[in-house]
Amino acid sequence: MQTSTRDRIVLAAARLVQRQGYVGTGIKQIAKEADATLGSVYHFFPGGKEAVAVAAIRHGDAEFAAILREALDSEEDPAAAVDACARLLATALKASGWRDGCPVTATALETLGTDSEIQQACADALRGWQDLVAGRLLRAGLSRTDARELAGTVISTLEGAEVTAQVTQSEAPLLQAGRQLARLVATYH
Amino acid sequence: MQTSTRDRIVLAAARLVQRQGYVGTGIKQIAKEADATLGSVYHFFPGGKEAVAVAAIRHGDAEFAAILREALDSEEDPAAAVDACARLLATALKASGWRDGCPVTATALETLGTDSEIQQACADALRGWQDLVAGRLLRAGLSRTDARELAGTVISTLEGAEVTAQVTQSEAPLLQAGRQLARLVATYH
DNA sequence: GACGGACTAGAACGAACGCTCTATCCAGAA
DNA sequence: TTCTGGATAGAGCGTTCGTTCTAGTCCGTC
Repeated sequence: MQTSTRDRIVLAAARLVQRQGYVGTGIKQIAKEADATLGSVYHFFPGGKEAVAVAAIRHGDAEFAAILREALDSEEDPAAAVDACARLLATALKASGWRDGCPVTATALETLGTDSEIQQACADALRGWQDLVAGRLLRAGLSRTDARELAGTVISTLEGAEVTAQVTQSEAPLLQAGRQLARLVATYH
Repeated sequence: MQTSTRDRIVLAAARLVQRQGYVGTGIKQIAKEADATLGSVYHFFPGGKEAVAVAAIRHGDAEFAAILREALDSEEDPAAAVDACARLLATALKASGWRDGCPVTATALETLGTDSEIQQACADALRGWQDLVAGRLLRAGLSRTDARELAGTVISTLEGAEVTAQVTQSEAPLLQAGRQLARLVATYH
């Protein structure tokens, strides 16, 4: 067995939660998808479903951050870099059959009123991604305030465009958003 | 009884689905919240939960469209108008205790793979809102292609910023997005 | 070879799910 | 008054939910 049972559970949970949300994903379904048993799930995650979800969100967070980092560093110009993010998301989303969107949005919305640890994990993810973009803009010469404000909008826009792309089953929203964000970033030079 | 039972069901369903998503909201909870009984719900909506959700989404769609229209017409300058939308959403969201976000996002994400009528209703809503913004930009003198492309990004950005605002429990993401969108719109003059 | 802890396995529980069903109510037509 | 059909009412169906629990397997250590 190459991957540990725990890892397989987290991986399966991350994928399922990303596609179906937190409420729509059952513990038993996670166990089945991970080729594990219910006993194993509760052995590794005594906190139950919520603990599994937190681990899944954290995994999705890290995975998405890596993608974002790579795209941001793929271009010299910061505007082109932001556009590259959007294009990368578009191709990845299309390749997954419009299924694998943002790994936290659905879960974040479903658990809004609960002030559970899941909420915190989602907020941490968003914050982390914003910091990545802000850092990239800072390196490009923007002021600290400009970088922070712009980075927040970049992440929000990508987030929203991804949802729109999934619902309409088209990469156009993401590609549009990329172009417009590039145009916006260019105004700060 | 001032409002009909059917209307109360749709209203309650819209509010609950907006806050908890489709999967997270039960038929019995809708009936209870609407001061109706299970029998009444199935009497007015023989299609069951899905039919109720479609009506709820359509209601939320119309409601949000009215708000959007009002905000778009509140300012002379198109950039200021877009910013007004963001500010209006921010105050409304804060007033609801960060609960009442976009009425379709959560449900749209949860029902992604199902190609049900719900999906269609969500797609229709997004499309309609984009058309509203595009129409406003057209009236401001933008070209048809510019208006359409920009409108898509405006809706996506507002969508994403609303989610971010809910998760972080802060109006900052929406206010930031409003400012940046206004800046972007201004580049088209 | 015996022991012990990490891990696997799945039956079983109470609660909640969407939905079906029968029974009842009541305003207006006959 | 009697009849009729839309509307109301909720018990109960089968299923699935998250969780708990007991039993069993595996394997390094003494």
